[in-house]
Amino acid sequence: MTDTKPLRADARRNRDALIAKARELFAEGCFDLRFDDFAKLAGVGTGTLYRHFPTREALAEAVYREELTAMCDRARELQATLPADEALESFLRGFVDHLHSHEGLARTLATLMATRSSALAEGAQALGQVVADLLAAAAKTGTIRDDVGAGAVMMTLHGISAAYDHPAYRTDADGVITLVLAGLRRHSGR
Amino acid sequence: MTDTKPLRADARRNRDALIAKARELFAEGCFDLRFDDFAKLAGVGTGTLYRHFPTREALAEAVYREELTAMCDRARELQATLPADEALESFLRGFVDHLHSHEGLARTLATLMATRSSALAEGAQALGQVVADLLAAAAKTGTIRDDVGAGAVMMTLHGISAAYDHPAYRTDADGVITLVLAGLRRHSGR
DNA sequence: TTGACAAGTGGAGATCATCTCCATATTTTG
DNA sequence: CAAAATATGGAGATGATCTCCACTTGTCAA
Repeated sequence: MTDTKPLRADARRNRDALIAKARELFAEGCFDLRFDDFAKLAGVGTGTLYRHFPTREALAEAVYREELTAMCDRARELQATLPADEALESFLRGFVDHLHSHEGLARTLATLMATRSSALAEGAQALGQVVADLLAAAAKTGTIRDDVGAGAVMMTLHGISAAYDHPAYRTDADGVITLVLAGLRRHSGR
Repeated sequence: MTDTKPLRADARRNRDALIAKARELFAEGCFDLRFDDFAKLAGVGTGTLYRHFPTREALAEAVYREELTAMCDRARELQATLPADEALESFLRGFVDHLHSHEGLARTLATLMATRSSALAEGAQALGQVVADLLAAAAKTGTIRDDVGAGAVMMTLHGISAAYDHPAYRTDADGVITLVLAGLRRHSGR
């Protein structure tokens, strides 16, 4: 999928410096920095920045690729060790919890999910895949309904990500998960 | 709430021309037009455009104010004529249906809901109020749970609005509503 | 090692959308 | 009808984004 082109040594060094500086800045809340200044801060030229990361989102994705990967790994781990429905709940609750303490990730996810050019959203796609898997597994055991797709759940997660700066963020986000989980559950009647 | 300042005759004329042209352009899918060019198209100077609508969102809100009001009115009407839970379902289904055929409105809502400066989001706030009322009414009759606030539901609606251009939009959006409604419903067990 | 080719760099400056400013024009009011 | 209040338009300041290319650095075969 991701074709690994052998990057020249200095190129890799610059790329890493860029990502490191971005991570640092994001961590301290600087998201809207001028793109050019940002290059200067990382100690590279503007051209270099643009060559490595054509857009702000591309950079953000690179910064959070790891975290996203970690989340996906966690999902697979949960899926391997817990009953399907518990894995699902655990993952979704954890998702909110993680976003709550990582604004940068929330911002990034919101942007990636909204991005029309699907190419960039590789990270978001991975997340979608993981959710789809969790749902499919739970549906197979019959604990949740199978007439609502993963896309719907992703849509709610998008809503959650996009709301990172609302005052009642945590409460509402937890509420969304509660609704989704309850809505997915199969009930005796009907 | 909205203090009505008596606008000078020519001022009102220009303002209306601006809104009319914007509505027209939005209807044919031109959303990302240059703001300045847009003024020219409407036959007014740049300054005039900026005086009336300081931002793109302000203009969008003005254009869709009516539609948003209509939606809120419909909600109140439903609430007056249907059992609380049916009113809620009917409203939410209608919401998706309406967004589906009005991309501009969807875009606008997504932006308004995301807008940090709450001032602008007057239209979105009205929508929030209406949803809160519908929920409260249904909760009072005991047909839906009361431990999840309107904020959570709004968050899912935000997700729906933001996804206006996804390929499986309609299916997924409907799925979200299904989940939310099912999740809200009170069940015998538990 | 070295030469030659490929790969990457930096940053000045072109480009472009946004927004301000104010001399001028229009409307209202007394 | 004159003065005061209100609004106009669009040239140009501003400031961010992105391109371009002469130059540097790295790689690799001999």
